[in-house]
Amino acid sequence: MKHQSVKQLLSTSPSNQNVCVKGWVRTRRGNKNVVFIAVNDGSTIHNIQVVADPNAFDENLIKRIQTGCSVSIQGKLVPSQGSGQPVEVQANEIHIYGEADPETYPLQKKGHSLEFLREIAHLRPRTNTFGAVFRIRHAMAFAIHQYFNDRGFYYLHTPIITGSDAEGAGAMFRVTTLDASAPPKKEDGTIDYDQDFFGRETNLTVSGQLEGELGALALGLIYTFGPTFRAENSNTARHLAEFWMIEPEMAFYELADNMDLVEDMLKYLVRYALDNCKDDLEFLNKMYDNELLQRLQSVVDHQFVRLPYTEAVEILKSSGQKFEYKVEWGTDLQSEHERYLVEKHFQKPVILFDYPKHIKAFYMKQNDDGKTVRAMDVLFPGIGEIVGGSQREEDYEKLLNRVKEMGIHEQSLWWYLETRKFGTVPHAGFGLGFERLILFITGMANIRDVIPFPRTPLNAEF
RNA sequence: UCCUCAGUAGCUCAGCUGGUUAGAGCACAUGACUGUUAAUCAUGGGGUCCCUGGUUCGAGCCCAGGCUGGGGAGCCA
Repeated sequence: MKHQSVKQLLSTSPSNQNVCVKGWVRTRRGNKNVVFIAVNDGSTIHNIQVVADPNAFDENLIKRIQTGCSVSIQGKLVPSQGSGQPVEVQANEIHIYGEADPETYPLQKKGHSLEFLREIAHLRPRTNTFGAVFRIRHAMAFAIHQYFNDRGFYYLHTPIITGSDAEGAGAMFRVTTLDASAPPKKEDGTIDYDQDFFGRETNLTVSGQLEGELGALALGLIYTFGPTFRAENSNTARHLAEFWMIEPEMAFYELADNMDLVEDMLKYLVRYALDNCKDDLEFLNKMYDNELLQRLQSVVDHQFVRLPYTEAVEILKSSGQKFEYKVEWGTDLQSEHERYLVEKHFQKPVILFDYPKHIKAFYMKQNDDGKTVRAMDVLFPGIGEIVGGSQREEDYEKLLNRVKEMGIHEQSLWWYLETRKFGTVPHAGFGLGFERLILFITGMANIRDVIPFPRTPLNAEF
């Protein structure tokens, strides 16, 4: 008999029809006359309740049905006599695929700390919390593609392995097939990458942006959505060595268009979660963060603040707030400053723009004041920077000067620079950290709890 | 990488001023219970007190070094 998902069964009207459910047992309880088995298959946060008459089954079989074991159960779908669920399955046949010895199975029917669950990343998807988070993660990935597709953007696959070391977005992981213990050397003693797989030094990408720009300058509107790697020794609840990033890039967009797009997109995604992930969000709201739903709704309901960096500095200086780090025009804002603006002063998302040029990347469009560039960062409550973006410098001479000023090897960027030589146009784009988005949507506090298998310094076990 | 806190039963934690045989709740096992909702009640088993070294008559507790984890900071998305 073909089985149905728990999600399907829970929304089916019961009429004693025969059904089959397959999944993992969450709890078993009962007495001599009746046994209740809560089964979950990951299709929804809710379990389906299976009711069995212990006298109709082998006593040993009932005993073996324990938390974590996998089962296939056939029975009748009936209205539930209890109050906790609309329907239940009256079991006729119970088959156990695999037992889970309660003495050694780490997930028991009790609360476990998120720290403990990180140590058993192979099993934590079976918990309510991680089931909810990963279902939401899926929904957000899907919604991102939907959002862009509906608006005429093309999904561009930019390379994971890159030969460009000039992106300036952080330390990189080397990709090589050379023998690490005895690499070939040149006469001067340095490693001879001519003999490596690509005949040059290569790394895992820290951003698809530069290639994304090449796509936008042909297809008009593109986005990337792929893995990104940073070899920084970052040990925080907001950083991963391997994470996923969404990077739209738009020809003929200026900074204001960029800000319009990012605000519209983030609101679309939050609304999508509220509309499509209700059960999972309600669970997270109840168990982890009582203000989650309210905070999500508030992002949808309010306009983001748009504030030039220079005005932000003035607000911070005249705030009367004591900061550990002094606020000074020309320095990058510290976490405490960003948090003050977002969580205290405005109490809603803030887009900061027009940053001092010397604290930003070489490719950002220079303003006429000679001091600032058309950069923007989107700051979210509790997360900090969730998006970083800018209008790009489309003037060949200005871009080249900036490359030289910042000591970047211009030869390795010849292809990027050529786009400004041939048919250059104003364009803009941004990078959205996917896991930071999921942090915000789920209310989770640690980025390691919103990606199935987190990669952080000293952690690549699973 | 820096600052800071922590590491005791499968999990979450308590353990007083350094003193005999290290405790609790949950989980687990056994039993009871006619419909439960992380069922309830009773009974029971369960310990490399993170590791190494030191101080002391005596260390879970004090000291040094290390390992691991949390929180904060930096780098950023």
